[in-house]
Amino acid sequence: MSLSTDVRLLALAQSFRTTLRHAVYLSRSMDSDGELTTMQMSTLSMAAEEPLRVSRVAANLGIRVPSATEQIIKLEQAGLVLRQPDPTDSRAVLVQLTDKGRAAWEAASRRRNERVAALLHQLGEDDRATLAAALPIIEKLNHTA
Amino acid sequence: MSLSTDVRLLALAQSFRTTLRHAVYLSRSMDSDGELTTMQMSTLSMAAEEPLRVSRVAANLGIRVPSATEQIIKLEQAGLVLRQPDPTDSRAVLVQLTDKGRAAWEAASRRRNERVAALLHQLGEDDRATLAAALPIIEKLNHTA
DNA sequence: GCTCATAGTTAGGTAGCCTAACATTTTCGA
DNA sequence: TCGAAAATGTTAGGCTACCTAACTATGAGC
Repeated sequence: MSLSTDVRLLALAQSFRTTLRHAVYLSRSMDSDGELTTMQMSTLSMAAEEPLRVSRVAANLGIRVPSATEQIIKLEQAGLVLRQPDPTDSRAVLVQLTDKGRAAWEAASRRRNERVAALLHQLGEDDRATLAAALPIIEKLNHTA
Repeated sequence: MSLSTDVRLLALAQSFRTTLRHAVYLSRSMDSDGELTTMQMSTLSMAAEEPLRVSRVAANLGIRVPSATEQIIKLEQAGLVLRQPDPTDSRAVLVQLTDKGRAAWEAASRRRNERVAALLHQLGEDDRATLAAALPIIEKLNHTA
């Protein structure tokens, strides 16, 4: 990596980190009204796709398995998920959405999407196109990490 | 807002929220090695620009004033910031960086920038340009919220 | 079959956040 | 100008989410 490239990459990295931080504050302000926390939303999002193990929930949330167990038990007590033994491996536990959980997730997700959409509405069409193009690139970053 | 526009905006909003969530996990994995937490980094970043009040730290971090006081006192005990009365308003307290605090912030910031830069290095030039163009747009979102 | 690795839970402790109550200073209207 | 209300922080007490360590139970391999 040449020196001039390095400087440009570092500058972009810094901007990226700063913007990400600001976006997190924005995101947090949208979460702060509701019943479901960001972590709960994430957990339900994963389970909405397909039942998954406790260890995968922990890995995806970036927390340890005991912490994930704790949170999942709370979701279970709230009637939003079920914990059932994995038929293919009796050690494992599969977390899956209940109907109530799916409804709660969809409602919460819709509310948040509507708020973000209201912000996006204030952008120009060009800006939205640029933003849309950037999202898969950010996902790529995540994937190569 | 027309219905078709609404659907497109909602779809973009959902992608945006998902990508943001993933980016947060990425960011968190980079923070998890060091001595300074994300919140501490943010606080030092603000104070690095200019001394600021406890209430502004709280507002920028999205936490309450007592919580900010708590964190700032810890930073003070670590010798990274000073708390001094605002000369223009005796109720207020100005948080400012010590030399040690500035050095710690710069070092931590550099480490994180280098890691992100290494990821950016793996992107193509076009992707980097798109990403760079999107950052100010995301900031705009934040500003209009 | 014995050993070791894997999946989760339980137990106990820490840190960060909250609200409520308080002290101090500033602002502003009667 | 003086007293009430607002603004700025701090203190006190409690809650929640996270952690590590220790444990149970199941699967995998020599």
